[in-house]
Amino acid sequence: MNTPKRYLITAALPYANGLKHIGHLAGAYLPADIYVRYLKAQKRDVVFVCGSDEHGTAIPIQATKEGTTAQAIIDKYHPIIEQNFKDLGIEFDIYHRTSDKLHHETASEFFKTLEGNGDLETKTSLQYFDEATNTFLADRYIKGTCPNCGHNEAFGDQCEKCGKSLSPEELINPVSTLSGNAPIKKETTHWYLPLNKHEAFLREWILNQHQNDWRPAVVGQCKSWIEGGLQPRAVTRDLDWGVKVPVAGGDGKVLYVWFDAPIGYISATKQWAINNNKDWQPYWKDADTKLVHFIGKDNIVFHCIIFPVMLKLHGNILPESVPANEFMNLEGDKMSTSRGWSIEMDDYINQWIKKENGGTGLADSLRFYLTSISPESKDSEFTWKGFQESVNGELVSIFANFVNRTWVLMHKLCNGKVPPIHPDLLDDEDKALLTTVQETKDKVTALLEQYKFREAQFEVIHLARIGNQYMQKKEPWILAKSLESDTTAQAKINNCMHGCLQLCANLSILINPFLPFTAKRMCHLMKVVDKMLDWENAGKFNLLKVGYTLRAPELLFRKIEDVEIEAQLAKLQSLLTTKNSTMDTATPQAESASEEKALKPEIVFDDFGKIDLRVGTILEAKKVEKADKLLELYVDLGFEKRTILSGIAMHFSPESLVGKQVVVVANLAPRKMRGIESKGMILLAEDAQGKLHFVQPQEVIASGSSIS
RNA sequence: GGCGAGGUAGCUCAGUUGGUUAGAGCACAGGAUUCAUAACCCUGAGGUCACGAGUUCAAAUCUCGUUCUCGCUACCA
Repeated sequence: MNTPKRYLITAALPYANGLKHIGHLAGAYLPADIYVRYLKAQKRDVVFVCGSDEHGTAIPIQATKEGTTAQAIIDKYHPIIEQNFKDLGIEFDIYHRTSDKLHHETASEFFKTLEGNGDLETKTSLQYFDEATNTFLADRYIKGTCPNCGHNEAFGDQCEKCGKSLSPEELINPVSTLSGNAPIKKETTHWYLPLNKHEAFLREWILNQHQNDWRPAVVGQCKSWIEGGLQPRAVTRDLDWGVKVPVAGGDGKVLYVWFDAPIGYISATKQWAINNNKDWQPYWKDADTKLVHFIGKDNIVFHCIIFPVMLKLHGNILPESVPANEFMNLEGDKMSTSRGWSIEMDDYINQWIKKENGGTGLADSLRFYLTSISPESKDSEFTWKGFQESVNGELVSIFANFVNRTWVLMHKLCNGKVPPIHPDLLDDEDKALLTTVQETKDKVTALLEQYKFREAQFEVIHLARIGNQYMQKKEPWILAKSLESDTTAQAKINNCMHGCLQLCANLSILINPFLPFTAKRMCHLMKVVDKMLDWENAGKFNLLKVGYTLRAPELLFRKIEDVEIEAQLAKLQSLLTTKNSTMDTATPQAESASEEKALKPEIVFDDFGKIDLRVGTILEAKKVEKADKLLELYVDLGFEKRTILSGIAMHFSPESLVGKQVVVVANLAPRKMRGIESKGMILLAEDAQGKLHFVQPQEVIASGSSIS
């Protein structure tokens, strides 16, 4: 394989509206960091960029809610997230931010270039507009009832409760969050990126050129988009938080956050170049640069479809690979910040690394476990028990124990110095050790080049296991008992310990990308400079000079105690049991949920009088074909029988509904769904668990009875 | 419903273009050992490769169907 001249590695920009959890860490930042550390050990020319994504509508909304400003929010989270990464050994060359002036200039230039080349289209459409505040309403500024789960505080782009992506038009009873009024529709003009014009390019580039070297899930996801028919995507919004649209007609508009965020990789590179007196341009323009995006699977479409189209139009290079990870679950359930079901990096740092018995070893312990369960090919699951077993059973017992027993024996049997080799007494096992190290190096190298970090780390641990086996066979502690009777005993001990020590030196090099703090501590034990960690040194057995005095043994890691694991589990458990009472106040999003329960605007009696509510009896019920959520009900209203569709198939089986009495909005305008006309609507109440209950009379009464 | 990714030992996962007896780690059982953080080392037990057909001399691997999980998408008055 040709070695690229330089590398540009990106990790998804974290959204600066809150803390990030270990799922994010395992998904993008940790693998990226491992890859970069490996490349740097190979002395490759590499820049690792990341930064805060600080635009989008969620941030100003959150600001309004918390009674502060958008600027204050990003200024709060940007440094915390940056520090969290540092504490976990994620070492970016630059951690930039999209609110920076340099980014605004870069994104503006990018947009202007595309616009100037005629690569963007404009389209005028009707959008929600708040007359009271005289502003167009971005998705996040509109709330209403979620059509999916019935949650009545869903946003225009997404329902926080069920996680469903929405468009504002889908919301039931939309309300402006600025004024509380119902918005009107008004014409506005926006710029669009016509993805449909680039289908041939995408098809060729992804489905032909990369169908084998990209992960199946990534290619599959792209294929799904391409086959599904690409649509033009709006790249601007009516909002005043973000990068201003820099062309005529752009007043009051900003670049849509997904358009401006990936450009953040470019502006971050520029800032890095300024800081280091380098030229940024080759990194984004020269064909001999290898660009790699590390992301989670939720970001595939942006990094494989949209951003590449933007890059191509703008004359930049395309990513060589996008090794997207799947998701990491936690103790049997999806991680979710809003539900509190997650382990935030900040929490882990405070509860483990920064405790008295903590330290950077625990940063590496987390890195180790997360890599060992890295969701590279399918969703994986973080469990505290697994964390404990993995750390205690492999990291401590195999790896650290080998280093420790080597050090202890070396001090006991070799005066704390690197012993000399006695070539005449070297046997096959001694020689095989060197070969094994070289083979392991080759394996690890190949695996890292293929982004198979889980397996690569396993190989390094396996090498330590081989060290244990080697020592067990040689039994230097037994030889030590026969020093007087066997004149070759000391020489044999020396050979064994020399091999073990050189193996430790090799282990420190190979483990360095994964566990950088540990590698540094091993250098300290060996009294060597960090330069020894250069990848080219792996496979050599002369890294520690004969006669060199090494430091006294120190434990690299501590074990994870049962009580600590129980405490963490108890914390999650308490979340489960108190969820219903605390959920509404646990997080800012949830706070908005309680707010959402606020009453709708007052109506007069006449408004109510327009609604004709009737008691109905369900005569038949069946699933609507080709729809997951729809049930087709045949309801007796006394004066007539009619078909009503209801999106409750996930909650009730059709058989269980026959004979049930329900309350029907009888004079609702008919609506066609899935080809079937629905005449009315059935009322349901939702409890705190999200379970649906029919509203019905206490006793069975005549169908058609009116309700008032 | 459409599309995508998965289903291999109790658990976490490998299995490249179809080729002896389907592998590894953890956990479990037995043994050995004491230099080491009750760590290490050896041995063992364990799987109808989701299910059913088909192609083939030969299928975990290719084809078709069924089923379950996850994601995207449609459906939600």
